[in-house]
Amino acid sequence: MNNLTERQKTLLLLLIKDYIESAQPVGSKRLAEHYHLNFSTATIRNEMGALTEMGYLRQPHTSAGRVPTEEGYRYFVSEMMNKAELPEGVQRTISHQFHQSRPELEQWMTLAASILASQSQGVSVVVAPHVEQAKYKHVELISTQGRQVLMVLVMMGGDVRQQILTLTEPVTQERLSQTASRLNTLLAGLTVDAIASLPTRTDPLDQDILTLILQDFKNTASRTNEIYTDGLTNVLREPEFSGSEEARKTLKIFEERSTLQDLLAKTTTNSNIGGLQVLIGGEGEWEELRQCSMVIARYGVPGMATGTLGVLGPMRMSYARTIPTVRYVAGVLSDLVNDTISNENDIR
Amino acid sequence: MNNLTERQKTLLLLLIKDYIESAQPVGSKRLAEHYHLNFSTATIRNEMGALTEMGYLRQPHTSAGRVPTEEGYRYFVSEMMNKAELPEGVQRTISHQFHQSRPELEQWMTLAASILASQSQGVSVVVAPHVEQAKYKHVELISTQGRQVLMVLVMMGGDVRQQILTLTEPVTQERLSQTASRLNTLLAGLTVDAIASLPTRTDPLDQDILTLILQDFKNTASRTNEIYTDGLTNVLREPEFSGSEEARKTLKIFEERSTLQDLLAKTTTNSNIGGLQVLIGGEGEWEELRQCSMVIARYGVPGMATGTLGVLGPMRMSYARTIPTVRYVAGVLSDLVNDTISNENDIR
DNA sequence: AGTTAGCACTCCCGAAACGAGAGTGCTATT
DNA sequence: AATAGCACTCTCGTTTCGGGAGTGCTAACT
Repeated sequence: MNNLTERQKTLLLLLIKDYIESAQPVGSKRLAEHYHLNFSTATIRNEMGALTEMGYLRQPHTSAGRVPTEEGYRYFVSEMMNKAELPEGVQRTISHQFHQSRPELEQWMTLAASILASQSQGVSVVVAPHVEQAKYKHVELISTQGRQVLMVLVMMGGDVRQQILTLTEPVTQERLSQTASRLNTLLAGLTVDAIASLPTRTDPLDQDILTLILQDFKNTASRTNEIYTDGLTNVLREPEFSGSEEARKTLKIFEERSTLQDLLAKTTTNSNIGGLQVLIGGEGEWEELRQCSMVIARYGVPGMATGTLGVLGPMRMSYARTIPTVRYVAGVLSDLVNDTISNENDIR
Repeated sequence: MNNLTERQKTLLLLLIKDYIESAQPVGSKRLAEHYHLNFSTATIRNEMGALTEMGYLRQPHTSAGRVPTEEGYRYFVSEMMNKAELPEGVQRTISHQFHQSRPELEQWMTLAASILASQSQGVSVVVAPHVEQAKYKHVELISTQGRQVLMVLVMMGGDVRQQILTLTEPVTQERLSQTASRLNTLLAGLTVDAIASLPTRTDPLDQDILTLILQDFKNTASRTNEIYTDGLTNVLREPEFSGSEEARKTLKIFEERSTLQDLLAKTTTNSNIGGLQVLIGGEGEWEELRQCSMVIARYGVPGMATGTLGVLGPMRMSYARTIPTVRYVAGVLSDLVNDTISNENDIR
C-alpha cells in the first residue's frame, strides 16, 4: 500500500497541508511557487496524475486543482500522527489552567471542552469518566418536602449523584438518618454485584432505598447529560458549512446526542487509553458526518474510570493542531482522574 | 398613537401575518387576492402608503412589496397579545407531559425547554427558579478524599447545591457529621441576613463551614449553569440566517451566556408573573439581536421562587404560536413551583 | 369625498453571454 | 527522467438584458 516514492509523499503531504489552510483546490503552479521545490510544475502534474490514479487525490472537475480524498486524509493523518507535538508553551498553559481550576469534575469537563474547542477551532465533546465497577461509599437521605426525599449517593472516586425520591408516605428525618446510617455500614466499599446479591432487608424502608441505590448504580452507563460540549459555532465559520442545511445537520448531532452517543460508544470500544482514533468522513457509517472528521481519545484509568473526549471539525480540519491537543488534554485528564482515585485509596 | 382606521388596522395585521408566513415582501395585489377583500388594490396601495408614512411599514426598495418595521411588529403583537390562545388539545398534551415526568426540577426545565423550542420553532431558554430570601434547611458534609469534603446544602423549597471543599487538613467523617449536626440545629429556617448576623462560632471548623454556606447563599444569583436551552438549530432554518455569519452571532449568544444573562436580568426586573414581555429587534439595546425577537415570561411564586423563560426567533417569528405557548408553559411551571413550595410549608 | 381603473416608471432578479484565469494532459525537447 | 511549451477545458465573476412585480399618480366614477 505504501508504494509512494519519496517525492510523491512530500508532494501529497504538502498539497493536503495547503488545502487545509486555503480550503481551495490546489494546482501544480501554486504548489511549485508556494513551497520552492526543485522540480517543475510539469513534473508535479505528472506526480499528481499518479496520486489521483492511486486514489489519494481527486479533481472537482477537469482543469481544477486537486483535492484530497478520504484516503488522502488518512495517509496524511497516519503520517503525522506520531510526529505532531503541542508546543511546550501551550502545554504549560493548558496544564496550568487545569491545576488552578477548582478540583471538581464538572470544572474539569467544561474546561477541557473549552480548551479543545478554542485550540482546534472545532466542536469539542467531553464525556465524563464512567466508573467501571463503581464502589459504594456513602448515602445521605434528606427530607425535603412531605413525601419527597433527596438522596445523595457518593461513590468511591468522588462521583456524586443526587436524586429526588417520592415515598408512599411521609417519613421523619430521624428515621431517614437511621436508614442511611445502617446502609452506610452495610454497603461500604461494595460493588454493584456484591450489593445485588445481599439478602433482603427486614426494614421495608431500608429495602426500598437499597433497591433505588442499586438502580442508580445500573443507570450509570446511560447518563446522557454528562456530555460536555463547546465551540458549536465554530462549524459555522467553515466554508463547507456555509450552506445552512449542512450546518444544521451537523449541529443537530450535538443537540440530539443519540447519534453522538452511538458514535462515541462504538469508537470507545476499539481504542485504548493513550491511543487516538481519527474518524474521517464518518467512515461510511454515519451519514451525518460525511463531510466531517473526528479526533477521539479515551482518558482515565483503565478498569477504574474512563471517559471519552474529542473534537469534530470539517474533514479539512487542522489535524496538526487538533491531534496533539486532543492527546495532551486526554493525558492531563487521565492524570487528574488517576490522582483522584489513588488519593481515595490512600486515605480510606 | 392608535390613530388607525379600522381598515388600516386589518390591512396592517393581514400584511404582517402574510409576511410572517411567506418571508417575502407583500404587495397590494397579493394581499387583495389572497384574502378576498372588498376593496381594490389601488385602495390598498393608498392605505399602505399611509401606513408607511406612519412608520409601520417599510419598502426594501422602490417598487417592492412592503415589510413590517419594528414598530409594525409592536403593533401586531400588542394587538394579538391578549387574544392568542393555545388550542385546548395542545394545552392538555403539554400539561400531561409535565405531570408524568419525574418530579424533579431538572426534568421540568429540560422538558420546558424542549416544548418551547418545538412548539415555537425558535430557540428556547429556561432559567431555573431562583429562590428569593432562600431559607436554610440542611447541610451534609461528606468526606470524599483526604482533605476534600463534599458539602451538600439543601434549601427550603428543595433547591440543592453541592460543592467540593478542600480543607487545610484532613478531618474525620465523625467530626464533619458533628459540625453538620450542630449547624443544622443552629441555622434551621434562617435567611441569609439572619445567618450573616450570627456571632462567630467558637469551633473553627464550624465557623469555616458557616462562612462557606454564607458564600453559597450569596452566589445564588450568579449561577450560570442553570440555564437550559433547546432548539438551537432552529435558527438555521430561517431564511434571515442563511448567511452563516448572522447565524453564528446569534448562536454565540447562547454559547457565551453572558449577554443572555444580562438580557434576562434586565427584562426580569420590569415584568411580573403572568405578564409576557416581547423584545423586538433587541429594542436598541442589544446589537446582537437586531434581527431577532424574544418572548419572555417570568414564572414561579413572587417573593418566594421565580425564574425566567422565553423563546428567541427571527423578528418574523410566529408570535401567534409563540406567545400563547410561552404563557402557557410559564403557567404550568408556576403551578409546579407553587405546589412544591406549599407542600414544603404544610409538612414541616 | 372616497374609491377605482389605468398608466408610466422604477427596480430587482434570473438567464444568457462572455472573457479572463487557472489548471490540465500531451508531446517534443533537453 | 525531467522540463518547457502548447492547445484545450472548465469554472467563475461580470455584464447585459428583458420580464415581472409593485408603486405612485392622475383622472374618472359612484
